[in-house]
Amino acid sequence: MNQESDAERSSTQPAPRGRSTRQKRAVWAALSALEDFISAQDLHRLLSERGEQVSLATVYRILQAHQEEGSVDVLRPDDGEAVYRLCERQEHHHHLVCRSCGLTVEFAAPDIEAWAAQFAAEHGFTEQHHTLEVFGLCADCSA
Amino acid sequence: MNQESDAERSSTQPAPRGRSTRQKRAVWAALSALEDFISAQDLHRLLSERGEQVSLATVYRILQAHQEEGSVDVLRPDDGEAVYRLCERQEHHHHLVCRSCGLTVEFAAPDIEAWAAQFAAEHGFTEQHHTLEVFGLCADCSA
DNA sequence: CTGCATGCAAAAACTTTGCATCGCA
DNA sequence: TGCGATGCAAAGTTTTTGCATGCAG
Repeated sequence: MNQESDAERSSTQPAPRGRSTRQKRAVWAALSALEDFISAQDLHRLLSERGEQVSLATVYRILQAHQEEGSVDVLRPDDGEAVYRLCERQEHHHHLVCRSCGLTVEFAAPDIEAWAAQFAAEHGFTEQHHTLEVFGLCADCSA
Repeated sequence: MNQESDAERSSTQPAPRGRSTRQKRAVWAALSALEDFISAQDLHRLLSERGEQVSLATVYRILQAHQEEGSVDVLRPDDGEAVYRLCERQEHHHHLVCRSCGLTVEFAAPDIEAWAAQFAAEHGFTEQHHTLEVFGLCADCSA
């Protein structure tokens, strides 16, 4: 799967405005247990298999709320399904993903962050953000 | 720093596979005349207004074909509509996109290319490729 | 002629929304 | 108890697909 699951995420408050409900806790718990991105549909499926009853509409509503408050990142792959991932903080990090087995390495790239910020600024852009994902075949799958 | 279009792309054939049809030529011509990204829906609307009769399904089919052969870039903004644009360079390149007005700056980032390749290699990954898109508000939209 | 490409419309896939009900606070 | 949260299903969007017909080669 992956290499470094960390603890201490449960300490982070979901910080959602509004009430604490079973559904919100279930979604948050599921996201916390995941290292990688997951689509709303898959998350709903995962919860169902686990016995957590949360309607698909609610999964969307909760994810949308998190997105608006910035506690999750949203990525839109080319296949049409938006995927969500817990945003541990404002730090930015990226992924190196094996497109065969899914092995994922998370990494930070300060140089690139800085470069992107400067490049955007040079062109008069503000409120810059960016996405960087690296794909390939991992050592095992390359063999 | 660079975003200029280079020559040497006229050699690329619009639609290598399949027959040359009025619809394919119309789509290709429309794309060629555009500087920025356009969605399939908007492209269809544009063609219709111009009097070019091309069904929406066919626009999708043609764009999909171009996408597969790499002659157009596809971007998926967060609002759910995929946007397409002629790929000016077959080389790897990225985009700086204004998320308000859509102004796009195409750029190459050799340093990042090299960094990504090396990073992937260090982790045993092969056949590396990556995506990097920078978003923000352009000077005009920032005002 | 032959068969790929197109048009049309229905279907699919994903996400949002209206409304009645439920359950935190 | 009150009002936000949820469930359900229907609506909305964007994109794909089945099938008969049309046109390029």
